[in-house]
Amino acid sequence: MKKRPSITLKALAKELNISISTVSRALNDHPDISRDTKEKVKALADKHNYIPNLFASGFRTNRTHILGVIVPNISHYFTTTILKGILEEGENLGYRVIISESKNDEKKQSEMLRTMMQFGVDGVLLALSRKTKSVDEIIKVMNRIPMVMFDKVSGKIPCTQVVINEEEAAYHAVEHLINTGKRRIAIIKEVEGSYNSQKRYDGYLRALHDHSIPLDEKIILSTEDISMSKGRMMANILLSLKKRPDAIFAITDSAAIGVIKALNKFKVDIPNEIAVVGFSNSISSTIINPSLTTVDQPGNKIGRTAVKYLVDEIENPKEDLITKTIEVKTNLIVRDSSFKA
Amino acid sequence: MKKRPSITLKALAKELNISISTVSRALNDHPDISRDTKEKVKALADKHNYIPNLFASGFRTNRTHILGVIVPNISHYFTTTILKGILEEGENLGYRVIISESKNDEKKQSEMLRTMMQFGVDGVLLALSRKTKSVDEIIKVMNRIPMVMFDKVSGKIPCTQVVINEEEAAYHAVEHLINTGKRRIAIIKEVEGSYNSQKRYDGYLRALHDHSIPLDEKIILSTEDISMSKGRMMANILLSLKKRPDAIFAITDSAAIGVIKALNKFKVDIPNEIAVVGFSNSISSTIINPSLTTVDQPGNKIGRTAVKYLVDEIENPKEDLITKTIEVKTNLIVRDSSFKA
DNA sequence: CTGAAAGCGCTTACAG
DNA sequence: CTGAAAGCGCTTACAG
Repeated sequence: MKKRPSITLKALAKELNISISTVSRALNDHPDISRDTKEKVKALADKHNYIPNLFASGFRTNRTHILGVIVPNISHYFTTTILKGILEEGENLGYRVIISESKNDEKKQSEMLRTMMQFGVDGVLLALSRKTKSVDEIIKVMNRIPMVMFDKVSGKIPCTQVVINEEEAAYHAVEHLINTGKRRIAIIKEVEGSYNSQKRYDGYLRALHDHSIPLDEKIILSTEDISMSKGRMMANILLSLKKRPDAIFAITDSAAIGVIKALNKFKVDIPNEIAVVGFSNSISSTIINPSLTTVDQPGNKIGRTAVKYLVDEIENPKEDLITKTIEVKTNLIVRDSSFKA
Repeated sequence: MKKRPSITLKALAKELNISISTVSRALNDHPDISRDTKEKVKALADKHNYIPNLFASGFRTNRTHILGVIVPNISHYFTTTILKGILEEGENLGYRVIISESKNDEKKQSEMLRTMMQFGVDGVLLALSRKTKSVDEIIKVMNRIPMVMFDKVSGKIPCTQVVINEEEAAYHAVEHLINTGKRRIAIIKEVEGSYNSQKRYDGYLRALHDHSIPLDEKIILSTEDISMSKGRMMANILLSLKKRPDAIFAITDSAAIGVIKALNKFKVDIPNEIAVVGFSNSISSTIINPSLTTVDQPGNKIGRTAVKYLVDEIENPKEDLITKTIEVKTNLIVRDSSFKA
């Protein structure tokens, strides 16, 4: 089917024998226009199913009412909950959303940023691709257009950033293990300190320190591209130690699930011999047996918050850069992998 | 940060002391322009980091190079794989993608369709919301703009539809159970025949028929809003029968996982006593124990295919409606829930 | 309360 | 090979 042009202001004006200006004002409820005219115009617009061409008006006013979102991977459940929040709040505030996937590819990310600008988005929401080395390109974009970062952020970029309280969340998770009597708590983290991994590790360190538990490098494991299979591998390493840990904190659910699978295979009693805690509250955390204790991240709220700040910057522009970090609270969900009633 | 206007053709033209027309043509590699001029223009454009305003050109040419996508729920893993395919192929063909969620709400779906038109998308990709009663609104949109449906489709809408071979996939799944010696095969389906549920049920019926297995209404269960907890409930019903089934085919993975959880609870031997087969190859199907035999749906391919057909309709418009159904092949993934080596 | 006119940034038929 | 001009559909300062 061919694209058919919608009816225009001009056509409406002609049919009513009034000017285009008046029609435009009537539809926008301009106070100058008489009630009578407004009613007539609106009735006709309805009759013809008039749909304003937002690009014509956006083009005129330099506003498209489109927000651009770039995320590393659209398939991660946590990401989809953020996207839901973004879509909802965007809709509330009258914005549409263009979504792109950077696939953790820095070059792609830059290209997308560029294309977003081409499409004249009014603002950009960005979750950084893994291993983003250079933030120059991003800062260039930011100098032209409002931007808010979320989840995967970087201290090197001066803009509003919406994150969860990573460090505190990890702290609570580890403290929970300590409270159930665990003392030899292993951690599985990412080798190259991404913002998230680093913060969670910080929380781990602080929790141990506050409870006077000595560090043991042997049970601090790092891996690249943390995943279920890596979790499995790490668990095997931990099981082969002379002094096994009595708990394992994996900084992602997928790694934690790999750990549980490995422990199940070797018939390790979870949580009595070894407890397991993950991070994300992914769907799988309720599917695995035993169910996984994990940190619930309120993705929806993160998305909504990010949109609110972005739209505020769009609609109330300041000359200065705003550097502000908003921390959204998480919640530890205790399940069978760490505590059995 | 304020939105800053990009440099325009006019500015480039002024700096080079040539006309806007020439600059435009040079950048678009128009054959009329001399190599010399082209080089000069492009160099300057690069230097100023010129980004064409796609809305100005799109507005001019009545093309925005934006595709609109509407899906019931962005969080379903299968949906995200389709979206990935859509984003990838869209990008390949030079289109951006606006995504909306209908949340299975028919009214919302109509609104979104309208807003998409307002934003001047060049075409729409639609997965129907559950229980869409009236297709009038959709057909209205379709008369103005190219549209392709995918996954959740309806025979009542005359447009290109990209689906999986639902009926055949279900047929193979059930046949697999028969081949492993099962004879009393239960099915858990949706009560109100959505397109997908109906087709899968048809496959089930045909497989039983082809292998001369009599139908038994007692083990044909229907439920509304099929889900994990519904799967559990249905399994409990099946377990309470005097003549238990020896296999259960659930038309979604989530229901199948509910079934496995229920069977595990009652220590039923899977697959020897009762085998289980699902549909979707969701991530959870490898997390659950025993791992779930299921139908892999190539979401990426569905997404790419839908985009290809849509863009073809956009770029080579026909006056007539095209009604064509493309069936993408699925693949049965045999795991421990139906067959142990 | 209403209208005529300029202009947003681009493309393109027409003219030379 | 290049330019002047019209026009895409809308908004809005200006004039009345």
